Parts: sequence; C-alpha cells; structure tokens
Amino acid sequence: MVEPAPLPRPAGGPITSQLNRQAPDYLRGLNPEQKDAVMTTEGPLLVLAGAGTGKTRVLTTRIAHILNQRMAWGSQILAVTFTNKAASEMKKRIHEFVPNFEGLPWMGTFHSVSARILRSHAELVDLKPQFTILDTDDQIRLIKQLLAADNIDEKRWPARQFANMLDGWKNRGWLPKDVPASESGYFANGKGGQLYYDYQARLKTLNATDFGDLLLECIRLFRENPEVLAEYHRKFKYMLVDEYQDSNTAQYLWLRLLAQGKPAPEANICVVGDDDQSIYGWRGAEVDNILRFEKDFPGAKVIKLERNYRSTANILKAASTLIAFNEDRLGKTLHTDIAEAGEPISFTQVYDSEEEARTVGEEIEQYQRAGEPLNSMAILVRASFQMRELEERFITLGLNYRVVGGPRFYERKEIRDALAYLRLVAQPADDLAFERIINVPKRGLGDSTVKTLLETARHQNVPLLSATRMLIETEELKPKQRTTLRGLVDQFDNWAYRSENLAPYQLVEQILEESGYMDMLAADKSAESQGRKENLKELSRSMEEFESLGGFLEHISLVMDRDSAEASDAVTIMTLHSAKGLEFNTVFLTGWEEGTFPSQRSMDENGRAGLEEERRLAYVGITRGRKRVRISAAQNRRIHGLWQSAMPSRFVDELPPDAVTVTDRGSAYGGYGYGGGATSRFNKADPFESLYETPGWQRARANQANRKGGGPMTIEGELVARSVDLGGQSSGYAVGERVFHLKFGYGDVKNVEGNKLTIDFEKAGMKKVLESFVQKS
DNA sequence: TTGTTTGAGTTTTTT
DNA sequence: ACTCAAACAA
Repeated sequence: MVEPAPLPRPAGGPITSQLNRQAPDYLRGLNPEQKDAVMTTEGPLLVLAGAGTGKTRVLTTRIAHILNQRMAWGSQILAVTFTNKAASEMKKRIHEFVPNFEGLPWMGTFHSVSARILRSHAELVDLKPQFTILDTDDQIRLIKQLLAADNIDEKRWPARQFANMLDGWKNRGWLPKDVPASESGYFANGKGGQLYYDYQARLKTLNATDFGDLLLECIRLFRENPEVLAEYHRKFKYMLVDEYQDSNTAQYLWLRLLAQGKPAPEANICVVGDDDQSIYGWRGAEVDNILRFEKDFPGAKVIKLERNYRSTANILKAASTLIAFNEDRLGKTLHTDIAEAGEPISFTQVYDSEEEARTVGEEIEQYQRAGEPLNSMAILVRASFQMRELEERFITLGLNYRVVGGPRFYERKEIRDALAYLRLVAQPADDLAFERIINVPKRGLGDSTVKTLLETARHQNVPLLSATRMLIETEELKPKQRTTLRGLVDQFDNWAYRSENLAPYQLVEQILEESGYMDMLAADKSAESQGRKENLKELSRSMEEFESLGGFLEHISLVMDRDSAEASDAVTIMTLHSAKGLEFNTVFLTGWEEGTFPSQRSMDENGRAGLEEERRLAYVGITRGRKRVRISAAQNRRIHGLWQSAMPSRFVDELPPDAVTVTDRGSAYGGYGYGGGATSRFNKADPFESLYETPGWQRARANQANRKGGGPMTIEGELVARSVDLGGQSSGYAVGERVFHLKFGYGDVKNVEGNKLTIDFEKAGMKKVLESFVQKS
C-alpha cells in the first residue's frame, strides 16, 4: 500500500499558478464561516453546524479543495459517515465537483472502511479474508444456540436482550476481558461474561464478524500491530467525519487511533456535527465525543455555522426557543437572512388519531390543489406504530404516499433465504446460512435431522456442510433424509462450481429455480407470494452490476438498503429519526402528546437526559421544514389496542407564542364527556397566561442569557418572552385537596406543579392531569 | 415432520 | 390489536 507523494507545488507550475490567481469556482457562494471551514485544512478542526447551515456542502467542498490544490491524492483522504446514504450522497457530490482526480478518496461508513481494512489484514485477527458479516438476525440465532448449549432458559433470558447488551458492550469498545463484572453478571445469573467469550469463539469458527466486531477487531488490529497502524498513518493525510455527535465510544477509539499518527496540533482531522441533533444516545452515541473534541486535540480550531438557509424566521424561532430548554448543549443560535417571517407554526388539537389522519390528509390535498408537489411534503412521527392510521387514511383518499424505513429490502424473508443460499455457496463454513435453508423449501428435513447434523459437526469440529458430507456416507440417518441430503450437497457442489464462471445474477436465478424455491412460491396462494417473487426478481436485477459473488455479498452485508429510484410524486411518511438530514417545504408533526412524544419510555428509562434527547428530536423535526410546520395532537389514541387519552406534549408549551397559531378543529372540543378539549393552555381565554412561570421557561431564559452574555435571546434580536410574573403558584389547588375528574373520578391532590396536578385517584390510581381537567369536590 | 394453537412482547435505527 | 415465534397435537 505505497502511496505516491502528492504533486509538488512549484511556484510557477502550470496548474497551481492558474489555481492561485483567483478563488476557485467552488468557493463562490460560501459564507465566510463556511469558507473558513473549507480552507482550514491543516490541524484539528471542529465544525459545529446547526440544522440547515450547509454542513454537507462544507464537507464536500473541503474535499474538493484538498484535491484541487493538490494537497493530497484522493486515496490519501478518509471521509467517514454513519450511514450509507450519507456516504453515497457525499460520493455523488464529490464527483460533481471533481470529475477527474487521481485515486478515489476512501469514503464510507465506519463499518465499511473497517471491513475494507480488516479484509486486507484478516489473518492478524484470526479471520480469513472472505469472512462473513452477520446481521442482527444471524446474531440472535447464534446466541440462541449458545443459550441452549448452556442450558439457559431462553424465556427468562431472551437472546434479544443479550444481543442488545452485547451491542452496548461493543459500542463501548469492550472486548470480553474488558466487561466489568457488574455489567456481565447481570445476565443469566452471572453467565453474561462467559457468554461473550463463547460468542466470540463461535464467530471465529464461523469465520464471521458481527457489526460491532468490524470496529472492535479493527481497533485490536491497530493496537496489537503498530506497524499496520503506522501504515495507515502514513496513508491518510486528511480525515473528515460527518455527524460526529452520533459517534459511539468504539468509533471514537477507532478514530483516535487513526488520527493520532501525528501530534495533535498537526493531525488533519475535521469533524462536523451538531450537539442539538444528537438523537442516538439510546444506541450508544456519546455526545461527549463532540463536547470534548478540543481536549482530545489541543489547539483545535472551532468554527460555528449558524446561518440557516433553509427555514423561515418563524420556524427558526420556534426551533431555537424549544431547544433552549435543554441544559446540556454547547449553545448555538440559528440566524436567517430570509426577510419574511413566513407562516406561523400551526398547532391543532383533534379528538383522536383517526381525526388527526383525516385532517392531515385534507390539508395535504389542499396544498396539492394549490400547486405544491407531494414530494415537498412529509409527515414525521415519533414511532412507527403511528404510521398505520395515516397510511390507511391515505389509501382511502387515494393519496400517493411513501413510507421511509419499515422492513428493509434485504431483511425480507425471501431475500434472506436467497442470500443464505448464496452465502453458503461462497463460504461453506457459514452454518447459520445452512440452518436457514436446509428445510426451505420443505424437504422433509426437520428438527431431528438438523440435530443429528449439529451433533456430528460439533463432535468432528467441522462446519455443518462438511458434517453432512460425512453423514451421508453412513447409516446414521434414515434412507429418505440421506437421499435428500445427498441431493442437496450435490447441488451445492454444482452451484459452487458454476459460481466461478457465472454472473452472480444468473447464479441466483438458477439456484432459486433448482432448489425448488420458486415452485414453493408458486404453490403458495397467499397474497404475499406474488410480491415475494417480484422481490426476488429485483434482487437478481440488483446483482447485475456485480461481477463476483463475494463482491455482492460484501455490498449487501454492509448496505442493508437498496437505492430505490422513487420517481413518482408522493408524500413521505417517516419517523423523526430517519428524517434527520432531510428537508421539506411542508412538514406535519403528528402525535405531539405527552407519553407519545416525549416518549414515556425515554423519560422513564433515562430521566432528564431522555427528555432532552426527545426535545432534540422535536428540534430536528421542526427544522426539517422550509416554509411550513404543522403540529398536531390527538386527545385520544389507541396504543396496544387500548384507547388512552393524553394531554398535548409539553413541547407545545415550549414554543414561542408569537410564532404559533392555534387552529381550533371544532369537533375536538366538547360533547365527549371527558377530555373536553381543555387539555392545554391553548384552550384558555389567554392561552399564555402563567406560562412563563414554569421552571422550564425560567431555565430556558437563564440558559440563553448566560450564553449570550445577558444579551437578548435569539433570532432577530427579539426577546421572546412576554411579561413575566415570577411570583407564586398559579394553581388554585393545594396538596391534599379532594377533586373530581370526569374520566378518573374522585381523588386527592398529591402534588402541584404550576397548572399540573398529580392526583391519587380512587379508581384510576396516580395520574398527572392539568388543573383545568378537574373540579373541586 | 408438519400444521395449529397459544403466548409474549410491542420506540426510535445503523451497520 | 396484532404480530411473530415457540410449544403441542395430528
């Protein structure tokens, strides 16, 4: 891996002189901070980029700049992202900037870059170069086997739970020996730690890694083989990291190993992120990584991008005001140069989730009639269960929609089956693949046969496929199974032989046909079978561009999604999480109810930190909108089949009143016996009465004031808060008082918090309600 | 070995 | 309410 040195830059060289004469094209249109972030190529750099401030543009321009100025070859640049989507977007844009340059930069996810490195040094971490990358499904099946072998009751100690713990450990960069007893002892009465060892041993036997291992083994490789690490230190002259706030500890360690080839002040590492958009804490992301960047890389330069080019002033004001309620932040405020305030944010409370879906549908059609393309609108929900009602409504309306997320292409059953066949052809030691397809389609090879195979494999210490070869030469199995297995083994030998010369897409078609899989689908009369056939055709089509089976398998194990070219005009429905990084003219934010959003579980499990992450999610949601943000809350929603009533999200109360209008949907109020619509301040004569007395608002103001040296808060220099009365309680209720609630009945007031009361109801138990819900009894 | 019933879990998601 | 996977009967 010898890299050519970058071209020298002689004073009068033909290329450089031309470049130096005037600022290159690609710098035009950048604001001063962006330009600074692009041009500061030497030394560590932290770019704090608020929503919509042109973060991706800075990253890509920076790469273009490095290439254009001949500071490094393409292959000496490493750019890591978290998702394949972000990586491919970056690749695309780099190609637009610099169509012809020497060597392609290493652009990819942490995992794909790690895999690439591991494959060239596999033997140093006890793997063979063609190792398999297991996904979550395989992982769980493997764990189940380990649990069974250890006589651990899977009921009591679910494999999924262990998989999650394992993931957490690996995210923290812990090898089996690093897991503290307090953590490992938690699972299966102290067997957790040993299970981790067994699991890793099993992975090596299967010649496989899981996602976490890609990073961990890479870290181990670097630590145990300084000469290998040094090689990459020499190689990568410039490193860039996107969405740094999402990095976990393992990724952080990985990065630090690679970046610290030179002493900190000279490490050319640029990380870009936004602490206010950190929404993946629950899966191990450490916001701390971004907060302590300056400590890790002393002398790091920090550039803040605060100029927003996306949203109207009202939207920005709403987002800034809301996020100011968080305590843990570095503190940025978004500005806009867009003169007009734009439409206010709208808040609508409706009776139930069905009406919410109906309302959203109507409004979408209205905008559509006014000439807005459906592509420019999106509905963002907190959790995917909220999607179904929207979908149902849109189907009856005949409204074109598209759901982002959901079951992904390569996770579909039929695709995974097909892939299992291919994996087994490529890697005969892939026992998990073998088990998956041995009886799919049904061949009369059931549990007992598999058990015999497993025992033999274990005894002989060979993969299942080899064990099968041995067994069919014996009388161990019944003749029927023996014949079937012999046929299957022959087929695999045949496919393996053909795979050497046949294009992968042809191979998969032949396998599906010859294995009887297509016949099985043809015989299946259920509604899904047609779709499954089409998916398999799509799989074959997507394989056309791959020359080798190995190349294709590497691709799909890392890129679990297929780029779907959705050309048609459709409204997008997705979760807030998957909306990060996207933007739409009109954004509908539904389900803003306490318990749903912020999610009760988040708050229960992670307390204040959980609530703050939910708030960041709200911030992400609002900042997706360019022109229009429409928020709604339902008084009643069915959760797990039970109707539950809820009050509007506290986030609604944290929006700046003068950037919000409240739409009254007549039907939401009155006449239903309970709830009555009086669930929020927005239903009172003066909806904002006593609002600014709540601790949250006081804190938000204090945070904002401290940060800006006491200056006025936020966008366009206007202080958002109105008259403030910091004295006393607003509640007319006192602790101990007996009250009556239309829905919950009689109860005693246990706690008073502004206009929220905690009441111990005789029938319904402890509930938090708004005071306007109850009356003195 | 296969089809049927019962039962548990049910946020967010990438790789 | 609904799904999906494990236990059980045919």
